[in-house]
Amino acid sequence: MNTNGNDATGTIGATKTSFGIVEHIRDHDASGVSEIANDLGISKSTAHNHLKTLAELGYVVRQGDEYALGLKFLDLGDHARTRHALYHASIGEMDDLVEAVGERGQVMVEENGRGVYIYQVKSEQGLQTDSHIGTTVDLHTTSVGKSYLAFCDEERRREILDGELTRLTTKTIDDRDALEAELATIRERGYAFNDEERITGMRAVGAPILSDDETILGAISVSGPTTRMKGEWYHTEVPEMVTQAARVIGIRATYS
Amino acid sequence: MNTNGNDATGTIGATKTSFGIVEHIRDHDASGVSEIANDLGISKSTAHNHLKTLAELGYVVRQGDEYALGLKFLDLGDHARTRHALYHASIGEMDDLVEAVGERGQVMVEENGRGVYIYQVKSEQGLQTDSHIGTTVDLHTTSVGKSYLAFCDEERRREILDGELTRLTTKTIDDRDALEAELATIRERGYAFNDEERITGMRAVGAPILSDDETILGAISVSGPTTRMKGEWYHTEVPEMVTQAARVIGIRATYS
DNA sequence: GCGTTTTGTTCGGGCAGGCCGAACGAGTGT
DNA sequence: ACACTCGTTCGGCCTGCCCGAACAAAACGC
Repeated sequence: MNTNGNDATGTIGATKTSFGIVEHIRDHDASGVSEIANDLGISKSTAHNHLKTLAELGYVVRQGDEYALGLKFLDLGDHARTRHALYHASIGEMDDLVEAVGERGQVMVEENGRGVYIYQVKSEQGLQTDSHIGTTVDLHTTSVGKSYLAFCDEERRREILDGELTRLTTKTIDDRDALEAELATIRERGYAFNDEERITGMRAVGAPILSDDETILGAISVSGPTTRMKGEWYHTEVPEMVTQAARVIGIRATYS
Repeated sequence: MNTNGNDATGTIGATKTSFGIVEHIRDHDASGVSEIANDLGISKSTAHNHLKTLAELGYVVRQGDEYALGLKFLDLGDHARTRHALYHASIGEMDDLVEAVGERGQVMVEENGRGVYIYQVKSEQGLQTDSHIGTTVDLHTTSVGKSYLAFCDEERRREILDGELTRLTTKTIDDRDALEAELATIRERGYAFNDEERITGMRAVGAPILSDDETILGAISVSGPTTRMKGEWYHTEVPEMVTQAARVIGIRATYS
């Protein structure tokens, strides 16, 4: 009766429920035993045992009658992104870029067919964040993602894009052929625009990060509201700054 | 039938090994199946099943014949620290403090009796060394930790300090009474020094972050080499800047 | 080139241990 | 004081975790 998710053979059910609990806590900031048991469809005692184990390991912490995520995940997350050469290479350069442009900047890598932001620099005009560090996005809906798709292996691109292209706004490119055409122009000129394709009212300029003219490491972008991202500045000056920064970061990433 | 004397009853073994594997990968940057099985004392097939599960969940990623940490941990880690009001409150203010002082700054909270850095600002003189985000330290060996101990509940302090005081350098305060005396002076003047008590050649100035004169949220500090951290500037000017910043952060943390 | 020794992977069987349901105890609110 | 819900504990069934052995395949040594 209890088919724990997929019937993938040779897979550990207890681990799945443990991480299910962790994700439940993440999505609710803090959760209690009964709430978790109800939402995940497990018994209270099972939820209790998992939480006890996770607390003992230090991955969740009790506060009163609720459990919250422990900071051991912060350590794991830091190691996960430290692994990417792109992270170290982009730190200083991105700050300079954001200061020059005056809009928010972010660094993305691909994982499991989705884009993940591993670094973000907020600009002076403190627009509140909808995309934190670690957020995953559909590649075809962002300037970083399109930059990545335009410059990665053809077979890899096919793997990623074989599913449906989800549509987030009226301007999202959800047609496969139109996307390929867009990627071709991006590949030609070396950078990508995003004109309200993910969030209405937001534009962005992105560029890929290439290590030694072959392998792609990720992509960077700067993004801001349409009220400020416009005109000649948006169409030529910003792309110039972004591609220049991307070049520098690519060089720094190769030698380290 | 539980003749096992440990109070580890009602605890999930599979979860423990899964996280053991994750931590092994963290400590080795990337690991293979056999290596993990050997080091953790489990069979190859078990390690394989755990890795398969973790990969399916997206918490580890394959690269060739090895596994590395997935960026889903980055998301979890970000949520773990976003939970702390101190994180948001200190972001802008710490950058200003670091720029004014010219040395590296960090923000710490306590978890499970140890200090965890949740934010860090590097200074212009850039050598980044040993303490990343998420690093845990012994409270009695740092200026942030001593600031925390000086201003937290007495019973909490007793819980934390009941064990041995590990000695990291020749100047580490490893005597309980001496530490209590030090904490008293810190409590009186409102800030703490660290004179090579954790790392030889490094000094620091720390101050607690109090929300509404009662509860302590954590602590902040600036740290640098003894060659630069010295004289009247180190003993009076820096503490003034640090405590001032701590006050501002404490106020910002209460109203948010 | 052929052994040899790795690697990762798959396959059954056995028994520990994860999961559940029910009962307990501690709060909280009415 | 009652009723409700919380977290926790306790037995027991039986699943599914763990292991060891066997298999595929790539990386050595000579």
